[in-house]
Amino acid sequence: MSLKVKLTEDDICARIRDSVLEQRLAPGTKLTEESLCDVFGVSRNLIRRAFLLLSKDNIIRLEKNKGAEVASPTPSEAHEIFEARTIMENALLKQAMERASAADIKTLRTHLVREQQALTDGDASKWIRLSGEFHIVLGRVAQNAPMSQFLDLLVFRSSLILALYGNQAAPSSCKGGEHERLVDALENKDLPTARQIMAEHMASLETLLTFEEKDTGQDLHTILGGGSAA
Amino acid sequence: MSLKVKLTEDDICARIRDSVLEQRLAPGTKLTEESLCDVFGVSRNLIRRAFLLLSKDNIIRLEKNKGAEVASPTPSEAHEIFEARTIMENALLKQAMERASAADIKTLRTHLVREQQALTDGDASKWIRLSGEFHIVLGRVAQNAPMSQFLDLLVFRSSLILALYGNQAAPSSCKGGEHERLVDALENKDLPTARQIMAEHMASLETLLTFEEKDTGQDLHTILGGGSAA
DNA sequence: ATACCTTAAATTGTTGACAATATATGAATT
DNA sequence: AATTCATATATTGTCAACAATTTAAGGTAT
Repeated sequence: MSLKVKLTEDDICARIRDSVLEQRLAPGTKLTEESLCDVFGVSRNLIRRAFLLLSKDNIIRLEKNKGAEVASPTPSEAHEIFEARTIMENALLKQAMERASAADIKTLRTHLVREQQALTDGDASKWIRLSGEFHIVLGRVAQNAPMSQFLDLLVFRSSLILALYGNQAAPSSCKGGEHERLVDALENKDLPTARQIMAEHMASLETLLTFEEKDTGQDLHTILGGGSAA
Repeated sequence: MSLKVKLTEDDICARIRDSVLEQRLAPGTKLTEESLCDVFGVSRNLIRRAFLLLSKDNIIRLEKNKGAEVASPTPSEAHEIFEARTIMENALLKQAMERASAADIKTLRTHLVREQQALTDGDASKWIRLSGEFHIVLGRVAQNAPMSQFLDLLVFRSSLILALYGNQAAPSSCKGGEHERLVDALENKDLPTARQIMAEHMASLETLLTFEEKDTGQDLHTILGGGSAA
């Protein structure tokens, strides 16, 4: 398997973003061009272009002549991101409620099942990713591409924040079926309740931050390799 | 004058964005790499990187093997952008009101003066640019970088929409001192009034759209040259 | 004149070599 | 041992040539 499809900048960005979302790529990790060329089997040119795109989204930090590293949002940035996210999630929630079709609800329910499955399977990183993706999927329901894409960005950056400052207890915040109750409220067109749940959800996330750094050191192959190649 | 400063991707992006904001670069304009190399005196490499960044913001459209052209938002995209902008402007307005310092108000007042000056000078493109920049400056007051940067994007894309679908009457919409009344309301911490003005402002912008295309054809040197080089 | 095919030109995509900068290594000195 | 300096290595930045693709041009047949 693993046809020789030519990867694009966006493919590479997506892979790196996914690793961030799964919290397998820790903030601060140095990303050298050559190592990523090796991982993805592409030329430096492509990697450099992917870096440019990722740095624009503040997912990595590029410094001239110094190279790239996974971004480490400061506490101040973290605050801004959560503030923005709270506002965007609320705005999108309203639109989503007005526009959600039966198919949308079904998509969300399916996602919930996958989340639950990952949880019972004990697949931590998969659950973390699905947990973030839930908000991305929910955002799509609002049918406003600029806004939902902006939310995507905030969700990715939130993973970095959680990775940096989140307690071990953090995962439990979403476990309480908040996503499920959110979909219920959406289906019932109960905006006040939905807002309430979302507000608690966001607040609980932010209060879990401790703002003490921690670091890890891992191999890029195992972190990023996830796709088709062995 | 005109030291041989080395331009970066961001410099080039900024120049192109400014031309878009001034509506001197019309939607649909083909941008060949070589012509821009000529205009900015840089290598293709840099231009290609700048294109990548601009395409990510939907300011230009990149098609594989076909090159770049200034984006032409569809009516549907236009609607989404104005919807997003209305939401963002409102959200940022609230934050701005909570956080505006005396210095912020002064900055805004100074901007208003410059707008008025451009108007009396009959400098149309300058006024158009300042008119858009007002919203960018206002966004900054809210002190949330992700959100204000997102608003910037929407303002740039709005210029493209106005250039594509706006009537000649469009400029008159902002002339009625709406920006000034907005700053007044901001200073008085009168959120309802501010919201009201902003809502009218946004609505008037959108209703001016006719959704019939029009095009122009100009020389890239005169459009983009504006900076230090002759 | 229009449509169609073939060939030439222009434009974009990709690669590899080289230059510039930063980081690491190690010896000499205090 | 710690510091400083010089050297060597590694990493990033830049450029120019080449390949691939698209667009334009020219000619032929209908």
